[in-house]
Amino acid sequence: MNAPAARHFSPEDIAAAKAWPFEEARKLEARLKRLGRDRNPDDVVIFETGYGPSGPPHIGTFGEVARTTMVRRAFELMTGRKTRLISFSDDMDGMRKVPPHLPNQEMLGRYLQKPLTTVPDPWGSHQSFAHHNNAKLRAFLDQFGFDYEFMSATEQYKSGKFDATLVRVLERYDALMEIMLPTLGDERKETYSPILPISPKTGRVLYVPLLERDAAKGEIVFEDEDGEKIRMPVTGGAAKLQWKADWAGRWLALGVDYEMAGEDLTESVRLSNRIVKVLGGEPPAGFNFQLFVDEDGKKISKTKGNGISIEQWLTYASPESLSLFMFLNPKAAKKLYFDVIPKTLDEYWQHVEKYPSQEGAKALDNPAWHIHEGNPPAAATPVSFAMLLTLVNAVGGEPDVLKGFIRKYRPGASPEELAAADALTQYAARYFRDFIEPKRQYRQPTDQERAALTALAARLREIGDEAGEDEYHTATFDTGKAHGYEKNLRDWFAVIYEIVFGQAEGPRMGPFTKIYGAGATAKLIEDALAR
RNA sequence: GGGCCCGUAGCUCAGCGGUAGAGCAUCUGACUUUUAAUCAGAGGGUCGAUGGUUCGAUCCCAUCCGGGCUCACCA
Repeated sequence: MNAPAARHFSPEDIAAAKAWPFEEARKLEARLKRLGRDRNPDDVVIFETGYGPSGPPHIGTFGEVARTTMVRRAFELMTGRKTRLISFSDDMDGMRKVPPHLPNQEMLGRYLQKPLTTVPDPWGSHQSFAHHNNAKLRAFLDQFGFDYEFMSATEQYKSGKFDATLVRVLERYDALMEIMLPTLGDERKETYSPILPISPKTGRVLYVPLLERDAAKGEIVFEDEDGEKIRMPVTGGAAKLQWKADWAGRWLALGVDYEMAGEDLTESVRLSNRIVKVLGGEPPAGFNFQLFVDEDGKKISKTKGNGISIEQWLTYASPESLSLFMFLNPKAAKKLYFDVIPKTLDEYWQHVEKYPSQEGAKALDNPAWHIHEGNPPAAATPVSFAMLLTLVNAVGGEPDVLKGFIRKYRPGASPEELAAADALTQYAARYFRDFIEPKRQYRQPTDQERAALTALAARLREIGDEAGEDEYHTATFDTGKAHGYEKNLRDWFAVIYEIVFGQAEGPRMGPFTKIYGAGATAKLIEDALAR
């Protein structure tokens, strides 16, 4: 990534920037001002994203971190303040059910309701199931170069970081229950507690009512699974907060200033906002982004397997293109299906290409600025992915052949541009392998066609590999003319494409032969005739 | 049904009070040794609908229509 030095922007430029990360940054700035935090500019501003370690990181995880980072960088540019991004793993949550498709199902079944950090790793490579997934999360985020600090709920609870907040919840118990109870079903109303003790006997996270509370001592009394009444402190990891209260408590304990969440959590955010106020804190700034939907506008669900996965996206396009997808209108439900990938990839490069010619707020509104955290690359690809797909359609997915074409068509391209284009060839090659090759249909030649193609192959061999592309092209035409196509050369080419390439259309034969090699092209033809 | 969000050219989106924009796609022309590419140009929108505020609304307000999420438990 030979990105140029970050460009300088004036306060006027920044004030005029309208891209949504700047709007969000302004909301955050207003929040800090409201709290008087603008008077302590050395105060570090905290951004947070959440992660549930009962499963691997996925495209939503990427989206949340990518988008939060976009707001973070916009905020830094706007205020010059220091920031941190915490990636918080809810690894103390009880395992509600055994995730399907995992090894050691029976073993996992014995650990239901226990904190994920105490469930053994079903793959046996890490300290616990949660540790395994936490490691996956970190590798996942590192792979994209995100700047973040990983934080484990278990470690935080055990370290005492949440102690004051837990005690605070006991102190404000009634006010908190007043918020929560109306939102609960009748059955849950009876047993609800914002604090979940962890059974000292079984290690399970208990969803039981609190029989007694002593805020002064920081203690609670509850009934353990065997019916015994237990009195114990809430601090030091002996208990944890339940969802919503947990979120609110975390904001308070960690001083979170900004966190976004999916639209499905709109109500949870509202409630958690009320709770954090009751606890004496202030809700973070943020907004609810829309979920992704599939081609038919249906919600993407992992079990249904509709939509596409992050692995699929990265098979056919770059991480930067996925970032662009995340940048685009996060408040509208985005259709996430295969067809958007090539298009998004090309749009990404168009934005990169445009960036150097843009100034001030225009540049700040360019998605490339946000995708690259203020430092878009200087060089863009000189050939579009769409064009490469066309080429791949014609000449197959050989990266070296594709690279040859790129150099042929863009003789003036700089090394940086060529590098950008070359990176696209691997995606094009996979696209070819998965979507084009399986659909190829090679037509059988007629006797006349066979004679013409045989003659063409012989002629190409005769010319050899050292001739110019014009000579190959002329030879192709001459052969066609000599075999009855002088009046309709278009048909001659159709013959070549349908029989040799298995496609209705194909490459310009002269340049193709030059790049692919006359002998190799001849062999291609002969192989087709032998099919 | 209540709440929240979205609805601007075929597609993806920008514009957010002053007689509609971009990219891609489409079409036309140039080149013609096909296709692609390249260059030049064009078409395409009653800005979801209807009312209201305003000298003036895509932009503000109301209602409606369409789509998404959410309203037992869990996170």
